[in-house]
Amino acid sequence: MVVDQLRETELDRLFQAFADSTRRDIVRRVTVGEYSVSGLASLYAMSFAAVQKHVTVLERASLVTKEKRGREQIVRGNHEGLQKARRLLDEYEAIWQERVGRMAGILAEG
Amino acid sequence: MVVDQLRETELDRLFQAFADSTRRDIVRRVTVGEYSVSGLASLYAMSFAAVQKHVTVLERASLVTKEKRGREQIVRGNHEGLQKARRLLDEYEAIWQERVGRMAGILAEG
DNA sequence: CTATCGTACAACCAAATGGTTGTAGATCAG
DNA sequence: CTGATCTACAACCATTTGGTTGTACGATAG
Repeated sequence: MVVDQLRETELDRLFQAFADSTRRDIVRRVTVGEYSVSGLASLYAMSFAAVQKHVTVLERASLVTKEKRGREQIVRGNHEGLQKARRLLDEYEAIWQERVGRMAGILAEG
Repeated sequence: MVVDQLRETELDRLFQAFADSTRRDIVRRVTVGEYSVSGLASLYAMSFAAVQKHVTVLERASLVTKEKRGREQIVRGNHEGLQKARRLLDEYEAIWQERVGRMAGILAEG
């Protein structure tokens, strides 16, 4: 099980990335359209550097990709991170439903 | 939109709670069975107080509930938090699919 | 009653987080 | 070429986080 250490820190970064409303907003926006980093920065009441850091966090969580275009860096949504997050929560949901099934089974017996 | 501030910090706490492997493990375990706080603490290589703090984080995120039973505090899974997290990710997925639909539409036109 | 167990909580600490300003390198416009 | 724009990155700062130890208190067992 020691191998899973990789996946665990990956998930740490993923959910950590979601745990900030500015970052969640960035993810929504860059899924719909394309934005440069400064284009994103202009949307929020914080410095360019702060937004840049948020984008880096999202990139390391596979929620976003950056691609250089001229002097701009274009930020786009990356489905991969979202899929991984959803898969984990789906597992948790399955555990819940399993439990619900057991409860029903016990009721049926009794 | 200012009202959403509440929901945003709620989501912050929720995803923050998921952003730690010990806490994710606790959620899994208490969904399947019942554990006292010290019962949980015995599972991890950290102090009782540390686990107690993790449980508090999970409780504030509505991922877990505590119920006093004698001198023990029983920790159980709480579906509410999980549902909220899943609902958010489902919204994001919908935005993706919408985008995919638009792309297909453009291709059909051209 | 007394010891033990389970919990709560405070105080402390190191590291990470979320923000800032400042500097410097590319790229583009004129 | 020059100046403006976009990005990267370092240094710094306050707060939060994840951990520790220590103390106190209610509930239980003997």
